[in-house]
Amino acid sequence: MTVTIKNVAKLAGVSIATVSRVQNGVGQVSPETKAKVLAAIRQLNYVPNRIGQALQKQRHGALGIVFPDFSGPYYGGVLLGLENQAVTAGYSVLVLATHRRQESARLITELSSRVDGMVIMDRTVSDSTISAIADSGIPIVLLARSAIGDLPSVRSENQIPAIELMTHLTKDHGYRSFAFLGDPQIAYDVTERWRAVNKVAHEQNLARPKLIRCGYRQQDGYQAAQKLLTQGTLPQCLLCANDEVAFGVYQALRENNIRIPDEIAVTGWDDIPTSELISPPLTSVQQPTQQLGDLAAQKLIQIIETENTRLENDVLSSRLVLRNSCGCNH
Amino acid sequence: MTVTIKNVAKLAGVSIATVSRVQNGVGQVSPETKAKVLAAIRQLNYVPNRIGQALQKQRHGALGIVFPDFSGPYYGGVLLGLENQAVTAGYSVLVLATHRRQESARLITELSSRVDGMVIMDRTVSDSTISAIADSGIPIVLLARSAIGDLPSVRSENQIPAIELMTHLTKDHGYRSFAFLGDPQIAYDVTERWRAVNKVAHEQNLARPKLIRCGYRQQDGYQAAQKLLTQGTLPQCLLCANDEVAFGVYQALRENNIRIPDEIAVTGWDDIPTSELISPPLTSVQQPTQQLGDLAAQKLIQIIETENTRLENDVLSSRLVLRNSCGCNH
DNA sequence: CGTTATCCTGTAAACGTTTACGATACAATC
DNA sequence: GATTGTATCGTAAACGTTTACAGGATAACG
Repeated sequence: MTVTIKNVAKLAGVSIATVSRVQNGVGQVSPETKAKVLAAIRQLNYVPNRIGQALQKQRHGALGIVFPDFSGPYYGGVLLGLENQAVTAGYSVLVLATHRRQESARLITELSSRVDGMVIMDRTVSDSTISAIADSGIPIVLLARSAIGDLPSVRSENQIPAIELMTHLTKDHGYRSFAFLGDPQIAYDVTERWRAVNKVAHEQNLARPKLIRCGYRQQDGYQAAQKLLTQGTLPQCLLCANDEVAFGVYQALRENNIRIPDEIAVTGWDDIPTSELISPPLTSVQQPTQQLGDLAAQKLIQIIETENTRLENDVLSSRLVLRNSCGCNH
Repeated sequence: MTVTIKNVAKLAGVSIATVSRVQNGVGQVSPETKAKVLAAIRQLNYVPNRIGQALQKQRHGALGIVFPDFSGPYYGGVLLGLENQAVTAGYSVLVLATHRRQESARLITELSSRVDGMVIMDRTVSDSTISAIADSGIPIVLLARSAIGDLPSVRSENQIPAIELMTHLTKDHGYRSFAFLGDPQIAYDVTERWRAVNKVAHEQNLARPKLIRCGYRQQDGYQAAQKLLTQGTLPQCLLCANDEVAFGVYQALRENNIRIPDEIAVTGWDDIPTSELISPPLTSVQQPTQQLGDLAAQKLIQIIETENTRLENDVLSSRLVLRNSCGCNH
């Protein structure tokens, strides 16, 4: 059914070696045979089988990326950046979302046997699994994840903008009580932010911010806020793990006729496009999502192609964006 | 460096055939040798090379999906559904975004040589390229795309909700002049909606809706609305190709102090989570994005595994969601 | 004409699997 | 003891490619 190099060779009346040479433009081939082979290739619509090539070349020509899941603009941005770089460099992209599946380890290990290198995001799988894969020889770049051994990593800055944000909220607006909506155990970025928030609160002798554990979708934020509303007195400011959670919080507060920022302040993280538009505009922190994917791909490809395993950890800067939801006049 | 079946065989003191048998649990193998082999596998941390398997089995164990790009929750939902089904069925997922690249045809053809089947969305590549790939024998499912030959397809309903929407806007609210923001030449879904809109307008003896060509991101909607604002009298209602475009329109109208829906009505499409939350809440049409991915994957896998090329075209239903932005009291 | 260099092309091995087939050993049956 | 059957395991081919190597033809040179 499918046409192989043999079919082409037979049709052109040459050996498969010659077909391969023509196809790849290597070695010596006379103009006449070259023409014959090209004609045969065209006639049969031959495309080389990537598996055969991969087996021979010991290269898959593919990169893998492991997401915790795909929801939201953050992951979309990362994927976009990564895919773009990969395709430009001639690689295909395999995606895997772990979704907290039990079998994540198996799936990731399996994925590792069909790519030349992989980017692993966040808390998708245990450190030991990653180490095992790295030991087996395939390059790994960690993305928005805590360090493992000396594996290279890419992440965005969390601590500095989190401190900036908290300082702004306490110093400029005078808020003294906080709640944090998110799950520091799931995402590394959130862990860092949660730590920074606590640090500032402690330094300023505030009560420990209340942690409301929730997922990262709008719906999760909605539920978390509702839960918070049943728990008696509200804090002065709600720090949300990302903008979508903040949107859910908006929803719950609106339903309860609680005004932002007059009665309570809300902040997000990621600065997705809608945050500027929503009412009131959401104070957030801009992350270079696409650049994260870009950089991870570049780094990975560099390691694959130059075998340069120099351990570099890149941190991209994030920018605090103040808007009306924290009490500012923007 | 990487450990192959040979290494395992040597360590266990058996032939590679036996290792394969143990690994796959087929054929007869005595308990003792089985134990030896398993010990060796564990000790060396052996995972079978997918390429070797693929070459032998003549199956890649992978599905490809071609997007026009990744922006927005729509594509995220589709990918999520597709990936989930694929992984559950034991397939990996390769993604490719064409981004209107010149070389799309080459990239897609190349992709086709490393998957067992592929899902092709929208206007990502020419019909002839797709036909050529289909002719070469690999199964294809079209997603949200116009029909090609008798290739199976999956899409969501556009015409019915578009007519419903237009009927509502004209009959219930009495709007007589419209503009449509989007690009019917890019997305098939949008083509269908644009046609339906025109049909209703014509039936009701309205002026032909004005087409403002723009992309599908918030920013595109913003620019399109600004352009519209410089063109003299505004229509009574703006029909946006998706919710993100509508968000951009909101932004532009707000900057010009034009109130929605009092001075102008706005509608979107997709009903993304934020649309309920934004002010005013956006009238939109709910599409089952995840289900689209689900179904496409299921269909593709079925074709691959049963060679059943029965030509079915599935149309998932969409639901009109009326909110305040069109003038309703919701 | 003999030697050598150059150009072209074919042969065969290798990549890592799976699996049909055959070989061996041993038990069971007559 | 000869025959047959069964359980186990190894040999080798096959999948589609690339490429080192060798071989043959032709041209160049003495």
